[in-house]
Amino acid sequence: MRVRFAPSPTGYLHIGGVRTALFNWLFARHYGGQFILRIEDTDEKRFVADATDDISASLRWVGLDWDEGPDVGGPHGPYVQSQRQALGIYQQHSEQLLEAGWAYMSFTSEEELAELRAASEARGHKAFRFRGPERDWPLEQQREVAASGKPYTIRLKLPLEGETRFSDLVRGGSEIVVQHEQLQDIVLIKKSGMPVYHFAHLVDDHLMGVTHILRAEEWVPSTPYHVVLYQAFGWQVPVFAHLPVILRQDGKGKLSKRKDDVATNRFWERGYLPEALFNYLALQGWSYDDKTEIMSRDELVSRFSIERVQASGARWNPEKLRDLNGIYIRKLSAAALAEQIEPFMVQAGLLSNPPSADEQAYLLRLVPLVHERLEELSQAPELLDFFFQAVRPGPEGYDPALLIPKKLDAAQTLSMLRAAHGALNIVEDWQSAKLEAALRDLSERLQVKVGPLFGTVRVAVSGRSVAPPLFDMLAALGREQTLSRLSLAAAALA
RNA sequence: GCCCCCAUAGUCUAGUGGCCUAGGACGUCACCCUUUCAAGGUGAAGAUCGCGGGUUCGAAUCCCGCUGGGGGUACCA
Repeated sequence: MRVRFAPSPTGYLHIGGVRTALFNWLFARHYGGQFILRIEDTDEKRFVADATDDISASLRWVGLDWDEGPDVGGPHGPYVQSQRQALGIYQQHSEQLLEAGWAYMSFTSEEELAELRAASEARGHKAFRFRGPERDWPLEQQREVAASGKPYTIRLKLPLEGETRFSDLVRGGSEIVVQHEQLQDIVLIKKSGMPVYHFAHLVDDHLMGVTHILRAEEWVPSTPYHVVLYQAFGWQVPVFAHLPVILRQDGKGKLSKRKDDVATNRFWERGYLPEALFNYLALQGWSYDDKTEIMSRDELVSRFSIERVQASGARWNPEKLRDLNGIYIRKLSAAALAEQIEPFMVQAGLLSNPPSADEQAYLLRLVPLVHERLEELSQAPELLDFFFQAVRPGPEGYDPALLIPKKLDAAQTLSMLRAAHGALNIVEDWQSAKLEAALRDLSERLQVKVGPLFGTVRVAVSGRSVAPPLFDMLAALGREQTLSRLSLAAAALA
């Protein structure tokens, strides 16, 4: 079994493209087939030079590899269509169709076509199905006009009558039937000589021995053309499986580059783990059973089956992705998480670039404090910044009013802070359990509940009311910083 | 407009004629744990299985129609 992912380098790789690639990859790995990457750069107008690199890098980041492709080579290369075009592959095959009477040279220009289309619409016919007059000319006549220098395209000579049918693995094998009167003579070769998708992908799929075509649902309407073309060549029609589109969050249309944050290369900087994205994407349009959701790459490979792919579209659900990402973050070891977080800390200016060994050690020490509070790696700096920056009450810092617990006043808070300073100051062994004992003891002596006391200390030390567990925090912060921050807080209330 | 596809809670889904008083997850809410926030645990609300007809002893599951949603309609992919 051989499958492929064939993106066109018109920009960064869309997350929906990754899902398509992922299903192809899972299919190939599950059945022990080959997964091919092929670059379809036949659109000269939309070509983006570094898009191919982005596609490769994005796929690799998510954890996909390919058996044959532009950078790894293979027996059916080259794997870039512009290079195949230079070899004359498409020209040779279109010639074959021309000779066999399955295609013809069309001399109708784009301008004329636009006029015809407009006129058709003006007459109330919204469906414009073009069939060039040359479809009935002898091939020699077509060649003569072409020889005169008139630009032309090569179009499929679609049978006027009849219908074309094909089945789809995702849609339970029931046949999709399309009447030929609904179809038109599509362009196969542009006037530039470059093939169009419908032609190029098909020739390549055949030449590369692709057996199964897993692609997005938006290709269903053009599949009849492809089937006709396979028949015209006398080639075996591959098995089709059209994957459901990923819909926008509001359900209005498919994910779009313009309206949604779908650049694969941005998920890293947004704090997502590739394993989480991989797992999430596998669940967009596919499921294993009624319970299992968290699955490793290996588990996904062994469990994947095309029969369980959903036919209906799946909405993009960022909250679910976040949840999954949190689960995968919690699976990381402290050291691994520290390593993942480091770039974000550097980026935020909390660590030097590159970080010193001391900084790295300190970060590793802090990681357990935020480990299970992280849903995105990018949240780390905001959760940890006060360990690296001065914390003070006032205009440049936190609001001193935060220090005062409910039902208490400034004077009471002040004495609490002073007492806390005193109690902590005499702790000899600066570690979490000892610090906790000291403050619990203080709460009893002061006849103050633990909540307000700890809360005030938390604000004094972190500048916020929501923070990691207090005593681990104090222990990591150190005696000097803790005591000075308590003094600063007390001064603000004095 | 025309063609094609799809249709279970707000979302992702399980379910392929009786195990369904429709299961799981995200999200929401409550409680427990608890120094805050998380995590974890327990529980709740939330679906007349889009609607209407059939077929059948029996339908979320099969058939038809309708409605709704999505996709396509380029010398783009």
